[in-house]
Amino acid sequence: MAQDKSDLLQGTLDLLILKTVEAGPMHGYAIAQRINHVSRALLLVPQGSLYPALHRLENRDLLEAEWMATDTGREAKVYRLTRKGRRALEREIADWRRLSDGIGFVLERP
Amino acid sequence: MAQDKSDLLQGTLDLLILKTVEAGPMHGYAIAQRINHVSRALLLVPQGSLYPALHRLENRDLLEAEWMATDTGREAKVYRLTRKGRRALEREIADWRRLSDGIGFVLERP
DNA sequence: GGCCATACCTAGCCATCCTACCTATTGCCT
DNA sequence: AGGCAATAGGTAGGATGGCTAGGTATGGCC
Repeated sequence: MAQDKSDLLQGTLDLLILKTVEAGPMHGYAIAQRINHVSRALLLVPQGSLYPALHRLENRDLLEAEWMATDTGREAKVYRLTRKGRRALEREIADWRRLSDGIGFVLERP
Repeated sequence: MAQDKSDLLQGTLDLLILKTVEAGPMHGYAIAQRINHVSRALLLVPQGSLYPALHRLENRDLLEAEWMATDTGREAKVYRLTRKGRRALEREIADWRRLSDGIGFVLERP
């Protein structure tokens, strides 16, 4: 069945996460909330996409994680960008611009 | 292995094809060429992505195909948008704008 | 003849995403 | 005290979709 697609993001999740973590170390749940908020609710990251993506990024050494106590007194896994992650973010941004511009040109056509 | 990603597009192929065929009935090979050209070579559609995508769109009744002789005297399978396809195109465009705007907001953040 | 561009196709791999679950804690409301 | 929502983390399994790499065939040009 063709699925809803009303929510989501395809292939751009890494970009969104890396860009969001760039703003400062943050735990997973907060990353998803921030993406939703900053995108003015246009983007919604389901948890079933979020956590696997974080693990992938960590495995690729683009993020590193540390368990920390948040200000609410709770434990959370806080992610921060590695140097490699920062480079990857730049690449992802460039790729996105290229894709986005390319599609823009196609859609501009009357 | 993390793959190259330098070429391509994800989930947006249907949109690109539908939009391109909207300009007028066209055969598969020409669709790929036109996408490449109109996008100013930012986008490249490999044949191994193109033809399966066309078949999917045809199966979903978003495109209909007919074998025809081209001006070069060769047989080619010419695709045209169905009414359903036109509606799907509008939806895809709206989805793209939403995604694109959402990511735009995230990337704007300093 | 040989080669390139055109034109179509498929198998099989791989990555990613999502739905649907599960666990646990904190704080609020009744 | 009980219940519930929000917070915070996670996994399994299926589905989709793109790509590489292969294949077929024709027309035009050198």
